[in-house]
Amino acid sequence: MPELPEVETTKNSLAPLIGQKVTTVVVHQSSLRWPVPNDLDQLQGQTLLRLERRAKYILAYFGQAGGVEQNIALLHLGMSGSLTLVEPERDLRKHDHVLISFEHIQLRYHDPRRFGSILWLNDNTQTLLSKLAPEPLTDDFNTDYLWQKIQNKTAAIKTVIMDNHIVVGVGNIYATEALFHTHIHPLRPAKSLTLAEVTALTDEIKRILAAAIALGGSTLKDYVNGLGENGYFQQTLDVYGRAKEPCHRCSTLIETIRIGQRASAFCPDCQKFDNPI
DNA sequence: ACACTAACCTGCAAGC
DNA sequence: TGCTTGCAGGTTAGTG
Repeated sequence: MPELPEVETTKNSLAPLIGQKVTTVVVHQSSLRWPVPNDLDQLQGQTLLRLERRAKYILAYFGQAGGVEQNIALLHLGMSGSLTLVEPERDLRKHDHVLISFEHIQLRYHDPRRFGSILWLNDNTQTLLSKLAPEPLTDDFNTDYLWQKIQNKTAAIKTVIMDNHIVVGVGNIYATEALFHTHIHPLRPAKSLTLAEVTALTDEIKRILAAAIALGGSTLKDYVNGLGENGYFQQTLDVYGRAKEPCHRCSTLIETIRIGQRASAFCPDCQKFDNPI
């Protein structure tokens, strides 16, 4: 599912909705990761004022045009979710769970696995945001910060950079790729990294996320942006999804192990555990 | 505080 | 051809 670049791309593609008024809200399936609020139809008559992204959440601010914000919707795409803009007459697909109609276009939340969520941002849900670590593309995420954070961590570095309490937005694809590009074995205890490696890894996480955003994210299976378009970054992936294929750098066959229930591809030659470069 | 697991759910591909 | 198994862009809650 979407990692930070895909969520950012989705958010950006929904910009045409800003300034438009909601006409109707229809919920076909309210059983997502958490129940969809039964008063989501409060949005009817409200205007979408602005969109933001925090980690993998999209925040949609609604209210009266030119007036005060009334409701903030917190959207998460989980593993298989997507948000698309379609003509209201378009045939429904299976798993089109929530339809938010605007005057000339409809926003559809589609999510086969239903790991995503639609919530109001309120006192009950704000802890989902308040617990989040810094954004990787801001200066708050830097070498000194990551160095401090990992000093007592024996867990695998891959697990650590995917931990929302350390840094947000880095999922399985980009964690896997960033470790390959920095020659770091994914199972290395986080605290075993040198300062030089932490510097390289911090820089690489920023570089790869920015590069993926520039290409509209990665479409592996069903990810599309709000306009139904694919991303292209998957064409540049070096190790993710390439088990048993030759390493692009040294031709050694890529291996896959499981770390924290997630497949972790790496090159056993470029990413040595015992003799880090 | 940290490390690790199970769980949420559907679809698809591989293996028998 | 079918049935079973395992795996998939995430995250939280619960265990020790």
